[in-house]
Formats: sequence, C-alpha cells, structure tokens
Amino acid sequence: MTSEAVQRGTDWLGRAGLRPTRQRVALAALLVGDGKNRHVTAESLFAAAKKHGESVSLATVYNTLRAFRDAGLMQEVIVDGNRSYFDTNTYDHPHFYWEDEGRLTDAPADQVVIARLPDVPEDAEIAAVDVVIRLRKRR
Amino acid sequence: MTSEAVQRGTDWLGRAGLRPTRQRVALAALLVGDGKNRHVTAESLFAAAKKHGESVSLATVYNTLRAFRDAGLMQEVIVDGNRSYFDTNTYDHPHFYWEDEGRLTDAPADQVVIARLPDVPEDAEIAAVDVVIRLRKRR
DNA sequence: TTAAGTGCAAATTATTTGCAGTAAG
DNA sequence: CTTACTGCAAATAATTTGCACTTAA
Repeated sequence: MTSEAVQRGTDWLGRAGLRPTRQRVALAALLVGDGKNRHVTAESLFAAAKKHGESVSLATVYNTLRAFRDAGLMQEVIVDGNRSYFDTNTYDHPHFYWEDEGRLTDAPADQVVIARLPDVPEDAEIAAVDVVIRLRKRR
Repeated sequence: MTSEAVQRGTDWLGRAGLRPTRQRVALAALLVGDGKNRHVTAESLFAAAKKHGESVSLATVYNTLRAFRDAGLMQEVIVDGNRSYFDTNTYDHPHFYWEDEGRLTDAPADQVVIARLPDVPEDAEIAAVDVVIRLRKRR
C-alpha cells in the first residue's frame, strides 16, 4: 500500500464527505489507489484487504461498500442472483460478465450503442439502462 | 382454472418432455393458461397458486421453476440482487423494471436496438445480452 | 464530547437440499 | 414396478442488523 494509494483513497473519501477512518482508507486505497477502475464483491475486497494485512471485518466491508454506493462513489451491478458487484466506475456503462469465472469487467462504452429506447409511460422516467453482455468460453 | 388453461399448460409441459404432475399442471396453467407472457417470482407464483386453491409447497414452486428454466420453457431474469424473476417469454428480449413496485415487464423488443456490440476475445462468445431498463415514477 | 463508524454474533431473506413418501409411465 | 416428483424441515449463502465499543471531528 503506497502512500500515494492512501492519498488517493483519502481524497476519494473526502470528495464524498465520508470520514477517513482506518478501515475506509484501507479499502479505498485498494479500490482506487492506482487510479484504475475496479469491480469487486464484498468477499473479494475482504480477501484483498486480508492479503494486505489490513484488519477489517467482513460486515464492515459490506457496510462500507454500501456507504460508498450511497455516497455515489461506486455503482452496484447485479449480474447473477446471488452476488453483488461494486464498480468504481459510476458512469452508466455496459459490462462483460465472464460466466465461467464469475468475473465482471467493463465493456468499452463507445462500442455498445443502444440506438433506440422504447417509449416509456409519461409518468415514468428511465433511471438507468443496465446492459450485461454474458460471455462464455468457446468449447 | 379453465379446462383450456389446463390443456395449454399440459401441452406446454409435454413440449419439454416434463411429466404433467398435478402441481406442474396447476403452475403451468397459471403461467401460460391464457397464452400471454408472464413474469413471476417463486413467491408470486406460490401466492397465485394458493389463491386458486392449489396445494403446492413453496419448495416445489422453486424446484418447478428451476425445472421449467432448465427445460427451456422459461428464462430467468436477474434484476435486483435478491429476487429471481422467471419469464415465460424465452426469446432474448429487453425488460422494464419498475423500481417502485418491483415489477418486471417486457419491453417491446423492436423498440430497443443495440446497434453495435463490442469486439469479444476470440476464445469467447456472447451467451446473451441482458438489457434491463429501470423505470422510476416521476415525482 | 458526540455523532459516526466498527466488529462481532445473531438475524434475515431467498433459495436449495436431504430424504421419506407418492404418483406417473 | 421403478424412477421422477413432491413436501416438508433443515441447510446454505449472501447480506443486514443490534448493540456495546471506538474514534474522527
């Protein structure tokens, strides 16, 4: 965990007005410490924290991811019924889901074009358009 | 439950080679008895069965929906992390999800056009493209 | 000092499973 | 008859919560 990663994490928290507690800074540094986007599950982030010798409880990872999402720092992506992915890229963009590995990655937004959206009843508005492209290894 | 609905349900099961047991015929009649597409959760189908005086256990509803899906009679749609929807329309088509009500409906397929899909690594192929348009009631 | 954040363990929710019975082919 | 199906109750998996303690502001 470089000091630069910690700095980035702290800034990221500050932008959303979240208190930079020890646990949050550690998780934030893992998430945005290198400036790249990341897709994690509570379990995967918990594992990463442990590997880096950070002491955080699993429940706190869950609560923290929820806090990050509520603060607008992350986006929750639902892809299979039993696991939530959290994405540091909050821009509304499509995803690749690698079914064999259960891994989620960004799909280049400029390569998926939704040409037309259906008419929507006038008392409703589109909150988001979730696009998940499921990939399967060719046998 | 009209005899026509039961007939349709039975035919539907037969098409997939599933045994027309009492419970399955009842559930199938509720699902496709009127020839329209339906989006259900295990709970909602269980409730519908009870309302019609059908005796089925919740576990059997779960198992039956899974059997229908495995037999290709239904499609599972994941829309929020904690509930699975099953759709009698197995054609790969987009959905509306009414966030306020937790209700899932079909979006007219001809009105959603994905113009371009991203390039995919050559050892992978696209299994499906899930499109969920989240609708929110205008305040 | 004080409200927000944390860590457990226990609770919840959706779903699956084991297994003894029941019924379809 | 024999194998698939059913119904419970118990098991599981992911996530949330209650509550006493800790810590950032």
